[in-house]
Amino acid sequence: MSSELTEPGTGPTGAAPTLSEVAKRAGVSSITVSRVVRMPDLVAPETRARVEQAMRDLGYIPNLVAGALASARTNSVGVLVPTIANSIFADTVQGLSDKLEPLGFSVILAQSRYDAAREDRMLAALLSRRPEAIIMVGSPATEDGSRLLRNARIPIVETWDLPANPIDAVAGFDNYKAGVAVAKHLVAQGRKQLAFIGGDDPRGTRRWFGFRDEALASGLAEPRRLILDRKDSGSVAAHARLPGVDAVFAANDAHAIGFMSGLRKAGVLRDGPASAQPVAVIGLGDLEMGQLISPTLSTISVHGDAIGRTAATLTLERGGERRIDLGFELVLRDSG
Amino acid sequence: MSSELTEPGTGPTGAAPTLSEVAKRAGVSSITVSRVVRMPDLVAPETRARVEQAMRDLGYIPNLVAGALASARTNSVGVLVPTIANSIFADTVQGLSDKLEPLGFSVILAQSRYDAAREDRMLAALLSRRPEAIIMVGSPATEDGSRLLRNARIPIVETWDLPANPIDAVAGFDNYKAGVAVAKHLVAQGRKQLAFIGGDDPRGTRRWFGFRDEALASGLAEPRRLILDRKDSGSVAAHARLPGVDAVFAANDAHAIGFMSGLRKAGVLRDGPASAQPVAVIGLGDLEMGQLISPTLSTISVHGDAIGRTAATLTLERGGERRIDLGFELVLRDSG
DNA sequence: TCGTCTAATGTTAGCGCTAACATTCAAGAA
DNA sequence: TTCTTGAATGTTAGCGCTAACATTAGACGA
Repeated sequence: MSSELTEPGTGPTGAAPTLSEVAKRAGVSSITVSRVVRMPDLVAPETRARVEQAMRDLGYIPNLVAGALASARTNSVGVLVPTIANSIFADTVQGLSDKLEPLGFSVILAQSRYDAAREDRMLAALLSRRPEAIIMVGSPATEDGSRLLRNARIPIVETWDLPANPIDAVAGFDNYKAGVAVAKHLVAQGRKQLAFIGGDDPRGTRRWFGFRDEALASGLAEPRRLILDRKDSGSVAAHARLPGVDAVFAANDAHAIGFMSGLRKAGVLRDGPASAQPVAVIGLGDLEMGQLISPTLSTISVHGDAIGRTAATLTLERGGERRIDLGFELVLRDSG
Repeated sequence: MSSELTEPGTGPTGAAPTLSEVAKRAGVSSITVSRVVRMPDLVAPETRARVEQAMRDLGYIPNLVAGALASARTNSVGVLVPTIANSIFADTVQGLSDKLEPLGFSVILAQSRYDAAREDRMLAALLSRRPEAIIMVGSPATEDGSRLLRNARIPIVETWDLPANPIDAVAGFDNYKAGVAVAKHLVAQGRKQLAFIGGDDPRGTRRWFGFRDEALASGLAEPRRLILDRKDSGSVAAHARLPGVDAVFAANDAHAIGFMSGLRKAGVLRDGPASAQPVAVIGLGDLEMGQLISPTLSTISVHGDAIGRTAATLTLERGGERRIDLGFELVLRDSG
């Protein structure tokens, strides 16, 4: 405190102070300062106090870049998502980051924007920062991407799905079964004309297959499939393109809510329970919003944050089960 | 390709290959390999081809940790948000990351969870990775945090607000004026009993002040203020706690929609236009969802992704205007 | 008394890369 | 012919830190 007032170095005086400047000021060797930062128990209390004072005086902030190079540990994890502006993946990022940040790990975030080439570039960019693990939504879209990860020799966690041949670890759920569950439910409800709306990304497609297969197995006609652009809230207009349909599975809640909005405009939305709905709608994701609208949205609930937390755990523990099925839950409300 | 088959090193053969291993294989010095990676134009085409082949053979991935230490450039930006599982900030992160990733910058993401102590810890953690700039939502909550950033001698961008004494650059809008605009509109609509629901974070509070001051200046009684827990969709129940209120400004769209859901349950929500609503509701954020529900949500529209893009630009260009007001827009729909 | 042990601190070398400064050589200028 | 120039490549030193291995001194038992 006193020396803070008498000494330069507190304010913005040129370059950031280094370990050895702190060491000089405290009258110790740099390794001792390093120990104060990383293993304070190994340093005698008086020495430690002197070093800590010097660090405060100089406003020392350890340089983890140098530390990482020297120790071959970056304390960082690379995270690759299709997009972060999608609450469904944002929950996962929040979950894993809540788990990793207290442990001193930083999250390096990258977005593929559902673009295979960009995904490969981002994977390479992430790897060049030498993260200690990579967590990604889905699986690499290309063989190149796969090879990159396989050769990286660090824990890799694929999420939001249960790939047949995972690179390493998996935290997700069975998208095919989710589609099956929805179709089963709609069939049991007596629906006859099913349709699926959503993107054609790998996970959405897997949901579609499950949905279609189950519908066919139940003796229904093959459901219609409407591929919507992402960000396309054109799901509002989807109803017009699905004449005669009496049940819709939307690959995510946003599409489901948009579709319901279209139904409302068309006057085919009731305030009553599912049985009263001319067109049943089931979403996926269980956005909070789904409970707030009317009729409340039936949906496949998936715990995005649990996926994130589980993925984080899988990066930390190398032993044990590497394939965690977090499951899903069909939450029935009023929309279908 | 051919040598890929004949040589070890392609597969997971021990440690990651280094520059000098590539150099040895290509028969050049390591600096030449480094040049092939960073300034290929300086290298003769034949040499370059040889080096590129060697890199491919070995599966070389540059080590940016070492590169950063040597060059004092990390090509990374630290990003601090209260939470990422909130579409409003997720848009901003997406915007800035879309701008930065193509330029070779990585985003290091940290969450403060609206906790001042955690914010300070995360700021220190970010700075220890020596990012070339920091972008944060809001301003540091503590003097310590401020000092940390001020001493870092890198571009700092505060967003989502227009602080009076910014550390460096700013990309945001005037939260106070947003509150004023909403109050003005409600007053013009003839509303008498105003209320504000939302969190008590700095930006929410600024909105509240603008809202209150304008209401008072218009001769109305002081509006009620209901402070809601974040994640609290208890906004559903808020109506019961606001007897007699005929207009509500919700600090964000999620709260607004939750509140409207409560109104619906209470039977005080009409399908008609704003003038028909017993209780007007105005949100903030302009979530896509707001247009999909019924009645459609009136809101203060803020371009979260533009804030992100602008913030990114401010980290890259050191000259020019450092205080960008992106403004907001009162979007009137049916809810108020 | 001597060796042995432990706690506290120090010395050395090097992580993988790049900045800054050589060096080499061929082509053109004077 | 000799000098100059520029394109291509190399050499050297060091970024800030930590792993691994000393070293020192005091405590303690035999």
